[in-house]
Amino acid sequence: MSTEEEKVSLERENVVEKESEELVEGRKSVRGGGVKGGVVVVMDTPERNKNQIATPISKFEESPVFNFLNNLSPIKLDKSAHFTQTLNSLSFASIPSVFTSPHVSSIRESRFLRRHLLSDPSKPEFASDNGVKVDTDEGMLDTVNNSIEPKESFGCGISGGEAPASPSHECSKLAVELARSLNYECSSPSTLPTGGIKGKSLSEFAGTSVTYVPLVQEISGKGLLRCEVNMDGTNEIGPDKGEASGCDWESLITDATDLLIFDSPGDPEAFTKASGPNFRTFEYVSNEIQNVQHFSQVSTSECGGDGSETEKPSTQPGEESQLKEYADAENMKPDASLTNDGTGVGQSEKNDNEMVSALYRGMRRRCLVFEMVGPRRKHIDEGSGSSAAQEVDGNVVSNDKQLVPSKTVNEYLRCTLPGIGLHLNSLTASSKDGKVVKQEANASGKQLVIASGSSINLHSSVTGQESLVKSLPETSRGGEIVPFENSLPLMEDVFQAPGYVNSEEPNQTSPKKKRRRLETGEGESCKRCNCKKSKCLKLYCECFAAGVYCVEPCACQDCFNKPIHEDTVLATRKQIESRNPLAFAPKVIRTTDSISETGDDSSKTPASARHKRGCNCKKSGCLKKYCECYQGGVGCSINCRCEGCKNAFGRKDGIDGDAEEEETDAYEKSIVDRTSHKNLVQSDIEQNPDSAPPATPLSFGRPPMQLPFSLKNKPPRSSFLSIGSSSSGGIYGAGQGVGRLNLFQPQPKFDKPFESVQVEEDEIMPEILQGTKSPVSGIKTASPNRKRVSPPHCDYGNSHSHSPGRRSSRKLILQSIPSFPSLTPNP
DNA sequence: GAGTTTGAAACT
DNA sequence: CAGTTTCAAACTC
Repeated sequence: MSTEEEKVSLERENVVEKESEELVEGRKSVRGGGVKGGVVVVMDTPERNKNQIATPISKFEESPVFNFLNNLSPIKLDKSAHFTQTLNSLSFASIPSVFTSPHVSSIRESRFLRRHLLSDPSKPEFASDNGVKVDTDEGMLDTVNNSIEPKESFGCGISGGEAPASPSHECSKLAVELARSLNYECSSPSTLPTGGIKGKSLSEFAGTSVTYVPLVQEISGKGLLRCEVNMDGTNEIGPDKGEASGCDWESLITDATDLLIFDSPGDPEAFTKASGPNFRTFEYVSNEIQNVQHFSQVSTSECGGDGSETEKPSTQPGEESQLKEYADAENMKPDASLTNDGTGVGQSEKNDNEMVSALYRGMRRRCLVFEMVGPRRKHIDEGSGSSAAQEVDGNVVSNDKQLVPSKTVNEYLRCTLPGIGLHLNSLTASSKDGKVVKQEANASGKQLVIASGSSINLHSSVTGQESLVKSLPETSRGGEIVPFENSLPLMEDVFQAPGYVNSEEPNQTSPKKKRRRLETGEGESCKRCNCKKSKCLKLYCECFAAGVYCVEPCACQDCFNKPIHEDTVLATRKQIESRNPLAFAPKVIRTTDSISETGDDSSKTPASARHKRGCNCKKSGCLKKYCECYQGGVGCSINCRCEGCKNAFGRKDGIDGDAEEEETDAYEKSIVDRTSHKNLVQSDIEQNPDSAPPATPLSFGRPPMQLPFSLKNKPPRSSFLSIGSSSSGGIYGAGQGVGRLNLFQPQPKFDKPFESVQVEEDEIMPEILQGTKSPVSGIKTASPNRKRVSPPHCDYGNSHSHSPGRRSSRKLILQSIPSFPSLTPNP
C-alpha cells in the first residue's frame, strides 16, 4: 500500500509540477476549471458536493492532468496521506518529527478523508475531480517539498492571470505559496488587495450564490472554515472588491460559480479565504503560527462580524482587526503576493489563486479550526449532521464570527488553545470516534481533530466536566470541548483531578492550594501555574508545557498563555518546537508491548514507561517530584543521568534485588498515594493491549483511546493549546504536536503517564530500541539523551530483575522495535 | 504563608 | 556541547 501510494504521490507531484509548468505556459484555462473543481471537491463534503457538484466536473476531465490524476486518484488517500506526511514533515521543518507527524498526519488524513469522501461519493466524473483534488491536496503538501520550483512557475503562471487553476496547479501553488509563505508570509500587503479582489469577487459570488457558501462551510470543516472564509472574504472584499469585479470575475464566476456550486469552496469567500487560510495553514504547519493565530483569533473573536463583514468592503472596527488578520492571512498567502507580483494576474489568476487558496484554506481552516473554530466545528461535527454544519454554515456565511462568538472564543480559548500539534496528536489519539474521522474527512485534519476532540470532549464534559460545559455557552462548548480533548494532557489532568472543575473556577486563592487540592484529588494532572516571570510562555509554565491555556485557577502573573494572546502563544510554541520538536510531547513514553507485559505486573506498569529524556536528579534521589521520572510515575532509565537514583519506580541502573525491593516498595507507596483509579487505568490499558495499538506507523493509532478515558476521568481543562505542533502533536502538533503527539499528555502525570508513554513509545521507543536512532537524535530533543547514546544498561535490554515495570518495558521495547520504524520521523 | 531546595528550561 | 542562569514547582519550616 504504502509503496503504491508513494508512487502515486510521486506521480502526482510530478504531475503537479508539470501542471504547474503547463499552467505557467498556458493551461490557465484548464486550471480554472480544474482548480475550482479540485478546490470544490476538496472543500466539499460528499453531501454538499452532491448537491452542488453538478456542473464543474467536465472542465477538470478535459485536462490531461486531471485524467492523469484521475488515474492516480484511485490511489488510496490514506496511503498518499502518509506519504505526504513524510514529505510534509520534511517541508515543514518547524514541525517536530514526532509532533509533526500527528499534525501533518491529521492534515493529511483530512485530505485523505476528503479524497475518500470525494472519491467515495465520486462519480466517475467526480472521480477525476477527486483525483485531482487529492493530488492537489497532496500536492499542496508534497509540493511544498518539491514545490519550490513549481511554486515559482506557479507564481508566474498564476500571476499570469490564468483564471482557472488546475488542481495540480493549485497544489503547486500551494506548495509554492507555502514556500513563499515562509518567506512572504506577512510580507506583501499587495497580496491583500489581490486577495481582497478575489475575496470581493468571491464575496460577490458568495452573495449571489449562497449555496456554495454553506457548502464551503460544511466542507471546510464547518465553523472554522466558515469563519475563515468570512474572514478572508471580508478582508479580501474590502480592499479588492473593486478590482475583483473585473472581467475575470465573469469568466471566473462562471467557472467559479460552477466550482462554487460544485463545492462550497465555490463561494468567493471560500476561495479567497481558502487561499489565505490555506497558506496560513501551510505557514502554520511550516512556520507561521501567528497567521493562524491571528486568523483564529479573528475568526473566534470576530468571525461573526467577519461573516457579515466579508461581504462588506468597509471595515468595521471589529472588522478591521479581522481584515488585518485577513490581510495577514492573505499576505501570508503566497498566492496573493504571487498574483500581484506576477502580473497582476488577471482576475482569473486571482480566481485560481482563490481556488488554490481555497485549498489552502482547507488547510488553514484546519489550523483555525484547531484554534478557534475547533469548538464550533466540533459542535458541528457533533451535529455531524449536515444540519449542524448547515446551520453553522448559514451562520458562517452570514457570520462566521457569529458562529464563533468572540467572547466565547476567548473563553474557550482559555479552555482550549488552538495548540495544533498537541491537539492533533491528542485528537489522533482520540480520533477513535467515528465522528472524528468523518469530520476529518469532511474538513481538514484539524477539523477532524477537533471533531474527534469534540466527541471526546463531549464525553469528558458528560462525565465530569458538566460544570465546565455548563459554564461555557453551548455553542462555544462544543468547540471548547474539542480543544480540550485535543489537549489531551490537559484534559487528562483536568479529568484526573476531580476538583479540577472547581479549580478552574477562581475559587482557590493560592495556586499552591489549588495545586494541592487538585493533586489530592489527582490534581496532578491539573496544571495550574504560578508563573511570575515567564509569562506562561515557556516550558517552565506547566500550563503552557501542557498545551493548555492558563485558567482562572492559575496564579500566574502577566500571563500570555490565554486565548486572547493566542497568536503569541502559538508563535512561542512554534519557536519552542523549532528548538525541540518534542518539547510539547509527552515526557513519559510507554511501549504498547510493555503494556501487555505490564499487564502481568499491573502494579508495575509504570516501569514499562520511561521518561524520554530521563532525569538529571542529583539530590533528590529521584524520590521526589523534582524528578520528572518519579513525577511521571516511571522508573529511571538509561536515559537518566541522575545520581544516586532511588526511583521507586525503577532505578536507571537496573534494579538489583535490593533496588527492586526498594522500588517495589516505593512504587507501591507511590501507587498507594496515587489514586487507585490510576492503577485501574493502567491495568485497563495493560489489559487492553488494543488500547495501546502496537506501534502503528502512524501516531494516529496512538492510544488516544486513553484520552477519552482520561477525559472521562478528568474534567477537561479549561483551555488547551492546540498546536502545535504540533504541534502540536501538537499540537500539536502538534507537539509539534507537535505536535501535537503529546496531545495526550504533555506531561503525563502519574495518572496518565501510561497513556502518554504509550504514544511516545510508539513513536520514539522503536528508535531507541533499534539503537539506530536515539529518540533524541531523531527528534532533535535536547541532549539529555546523551545517556541514551551510552550503551543501554541492561534495564531495557536485559530482563531485569524483577522490577516488574522494567521488565515489561524491556520486553516491550524489544517487541515494539520492529513495528515502529515507520513512525520515526527520520528524514 | 514564606522561604528554601531542586532540577528543568533557557540562555550564553 | 558545556556551563551558567533563570524559572517555577516541590518541598520544608
